[in-house]
Amino acid sequence: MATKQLTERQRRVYELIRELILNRGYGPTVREIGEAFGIKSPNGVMCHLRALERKGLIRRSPNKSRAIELVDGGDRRGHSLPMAGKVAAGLAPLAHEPMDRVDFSNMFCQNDRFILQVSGDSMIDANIQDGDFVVIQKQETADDGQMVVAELPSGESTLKFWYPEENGRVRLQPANPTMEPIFVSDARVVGVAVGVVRNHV
Amino acid sequence: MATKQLTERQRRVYELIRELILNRGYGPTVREIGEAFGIKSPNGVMCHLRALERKGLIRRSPNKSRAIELVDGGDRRGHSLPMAGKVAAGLAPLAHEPMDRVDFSNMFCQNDRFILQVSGDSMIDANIQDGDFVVIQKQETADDGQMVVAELPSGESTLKFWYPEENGRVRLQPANPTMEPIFVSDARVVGVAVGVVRNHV
DNA sequence: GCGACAACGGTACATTAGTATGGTTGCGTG
DNA sequence: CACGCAACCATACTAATGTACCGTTGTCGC
Repeated sequence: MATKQLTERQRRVYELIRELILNRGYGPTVREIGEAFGIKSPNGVMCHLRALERKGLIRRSPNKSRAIELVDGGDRRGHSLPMAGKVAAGLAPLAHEPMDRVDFSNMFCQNDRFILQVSGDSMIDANIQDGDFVVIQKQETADDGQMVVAELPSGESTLKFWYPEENGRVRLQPANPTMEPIFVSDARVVGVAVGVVRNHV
Repeated sequence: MATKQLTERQRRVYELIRELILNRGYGPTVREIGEAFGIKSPNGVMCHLRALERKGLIRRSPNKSRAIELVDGGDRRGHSLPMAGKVAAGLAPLAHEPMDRVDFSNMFCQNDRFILQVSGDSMIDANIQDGDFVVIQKQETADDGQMVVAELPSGESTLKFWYPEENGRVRLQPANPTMEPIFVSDARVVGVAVGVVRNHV
């Protein structure tokens, strides 16, 4: 949703409402909004709320306090963050004001997915480092070269690239020049890697 | 959290509050709760709310309507994924049944954070590749060696490691052997990188 | 210059809604 | 059996809150 015909002021008001509902758990009152923006008259705020409702961003119930709903459900309630632009290898100016939002809902909101924490550097050349969390989509098959979690006959599992070979065997290829691939004839795909999350600090 | 010492009635009240906050977007009033359970006196509900607050499940602000916060953030569905264990460089058995959950709420649910998409390979040795999303915590200062978004006097911004030097200047160090550090005397820290999200497929 | 509109200030009013006080009932425990 | 406690009713008070009405200012396009 490309934050359409909103004025700058309206956008800021919407952002505040959204932020409070999502992070605090309950929305602001008319006067709270006014305070936040230095608007001294409740009517000044009402004006904005009417605009936001007219433009389809919020929904309200008459005569009920704090009864502001975000029509888009708040972009899946916190699964998104404002996007300030790209940082290039070189240099790029940073967008400060008008922001789209990046939404990771589809990454997390699936019930056939799970997380694996990676230990070790076997996938370092795929830029997956020790401690990273890999999001795995459960599935039985994989395409050539996909990163998969494979289960070996021994019952052990490993995160590797999946390369089926002519002879019916599979090459499980780590992304680390110091490590050798594993060749197995009876490996099972548990799932494929669809995302990586790293969380320092 | 094992829904501890709650009475059946309190549990139901909590469930209602939770459901309304999460699905409707704003919580109930004291009298709304009463209506839902056939409690005709506001005080009957107040009793439950006090109990829930005393037991640490909700938080309230005095004299504010609908000001009920869920202390656990409502266990925001989707912010967590089941954790199946670790995959080692070597091999490790995969946990199939009893799973913890990994929760990324604290990564996303902060209002002073934003996303930058990285283009280029300047931070490739930090295992951040082209297209990755970096979660930035807004702040004005940074410690030695932290990964920061720095703004240069020219107005351009860049993602680099932050190394202040004796002479008052700062070395902005890329994580790529083919690239040279930038030395500036007047760079500003926009924020520090606290997370990375990669989303293929 | 005129009308439309965003974006307010000011004020007033009627609910809405949180809170306090005082009492009742039923259950379980020492 | 007294006591504590959960779970209420009834009522009253007051602050918080949504809303309506009337103006004002500045910008923008025609």
